[in-house]
Amino acid sequence: MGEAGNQDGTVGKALDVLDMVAAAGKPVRFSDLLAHGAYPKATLYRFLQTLTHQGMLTLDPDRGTYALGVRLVRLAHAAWQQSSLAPLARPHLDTLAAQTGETIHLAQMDMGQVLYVDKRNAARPVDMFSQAGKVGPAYCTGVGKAMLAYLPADQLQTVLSRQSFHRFTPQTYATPAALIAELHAIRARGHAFDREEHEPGIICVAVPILTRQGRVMGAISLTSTTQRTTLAALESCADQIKQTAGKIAAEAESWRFPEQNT
Amino acid sequence: MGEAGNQDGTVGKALDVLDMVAAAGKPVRFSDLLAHGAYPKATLYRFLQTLTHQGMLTLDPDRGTYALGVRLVRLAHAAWQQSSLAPLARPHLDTLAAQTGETIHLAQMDMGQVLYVDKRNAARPVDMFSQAGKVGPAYCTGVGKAMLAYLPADQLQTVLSRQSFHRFTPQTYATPAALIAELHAIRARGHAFDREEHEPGIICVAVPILTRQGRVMGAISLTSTTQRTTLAALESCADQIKQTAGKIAAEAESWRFPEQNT
DNA sequence: CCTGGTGGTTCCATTATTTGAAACTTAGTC
DNA sequence: GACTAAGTTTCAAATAATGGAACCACCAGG
Repeated sequence: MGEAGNQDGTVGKALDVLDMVAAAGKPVRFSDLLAHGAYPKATLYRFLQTLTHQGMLTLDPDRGTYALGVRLVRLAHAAWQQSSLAPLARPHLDTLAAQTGETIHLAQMDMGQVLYVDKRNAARPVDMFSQAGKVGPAYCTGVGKAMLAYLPADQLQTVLSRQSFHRFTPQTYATPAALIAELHAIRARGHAFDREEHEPGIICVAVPILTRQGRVMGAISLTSTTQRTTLAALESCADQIKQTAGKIAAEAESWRFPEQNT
Repeated sequence: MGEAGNQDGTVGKALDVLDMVAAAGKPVRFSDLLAHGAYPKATLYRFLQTLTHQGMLTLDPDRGTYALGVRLVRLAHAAWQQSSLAPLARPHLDTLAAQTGETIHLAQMDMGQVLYVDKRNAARPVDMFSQAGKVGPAYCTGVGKAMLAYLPADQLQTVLSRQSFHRFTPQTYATPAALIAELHAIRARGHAFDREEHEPGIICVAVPILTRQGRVMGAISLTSTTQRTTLAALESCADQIKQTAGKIAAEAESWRFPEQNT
């Protein structure tokens, strides 16, 4: 969650301001940001000036409000293309979606959270930008747990220590201890479940995407509802998903892929 | 002059590095960036460290290459939602696409360039992320000229001065003078054409999206090919597009107003 | 017309940060 | 083992960030 813990230099602070604007979710006034108490008036003001001048923010002159700038969209396009698994995985996900008829998620890890970088809805093809880019908790989603299970111990530690646990549903693993036990089970099994741990009625099977050295690159999940199907039925697709994950990993490896930071 | 040339403070330089990585289009080594000659070794090194630590870049430890980080995707999602017209315009574009059966582009201005924030292809639905976020030249696209035509004189001046003109096709307006004449015509007419100025065989009609005060927010275009239709036929849709643009503008305006809550 | 208040902008001496040449450390190569 | 390229660290000097305070513009009441 939102605790400021980061600080490297001026750049870090500026990016912090960006996050503040992003977190607001709507255009914000200067004074709104000032109220956060993160930075003194003049300092914040200069950051906003700079960021606006750089196109990372846009200032609505009529209202005097700041919003995230379009330059970010441009950068994101490049980011999505070059540093996410999505473009590579796309055809494989299409196949998987066609075979199973269920919703597919492709996720990666970002600062200990799950970041969805692609989504395929077998029923109706879906708006990308409105879905990709979403973040969610790691400890109570299929993809999140699948990735956590294969994280090196030290990284897992830091991620968990920064995580605050919230019991979304009765099934949520709401303590580190319970979660760690579950992670062992996942590792043994090779795939993770979401047993309505995040949203009632929503279940999924998830599989990590790993490099040959065992580094976590991302995860795929097959999601459905308790009304449509059961966990057991979903699990029957597990091997299929694993195969897909394997193909993606192999392809990524041959094109050589970047590490992600926790 | 012709080069990038902007610089405000440390933050600006850091963002510059981001752009360098983005421009490369693929993971780059330290030395590749160093070769750009933009910054001395140690300085560049520190920037990369900071940006990586911030999650704006990711470092592939095996290869030693940097790529844009997933944090950008997350920020962009927010940017797209709160500062682009796309989410708002979406239903209107759908309607327009259904009515006309042609490809629709929604674009905004970014640093003097056209940035496509949404695209609707009536024929075959298209992957968003792979399209949205793309940039193109302003002076030889329908949306670009539609926006330029309604820009205040001083802004137009700076945009044009930073622009280097390239004659993509025989129809391209390749000098500021010729372009400015065209812009007057567009203003008089209320809509812009693309007469195969960017790509042979591609034509379009474009309309700006303006606030009530006449500020440019973006533009919509209806695109087709010379094989499928003619400019005259496309122009017959101009009023329809203008109506759509009007609706979007009105909605954007009222959406920005709800600010009564504390 | 004045007065108090709010929201935003600018100044400027102080201070901390950035800077970058050069030295250093690996990791290859011949 | 000497030579080179690529990446990392150091450190004094230069520069840019900082933030308290003053300032401006606008508005609402008195």
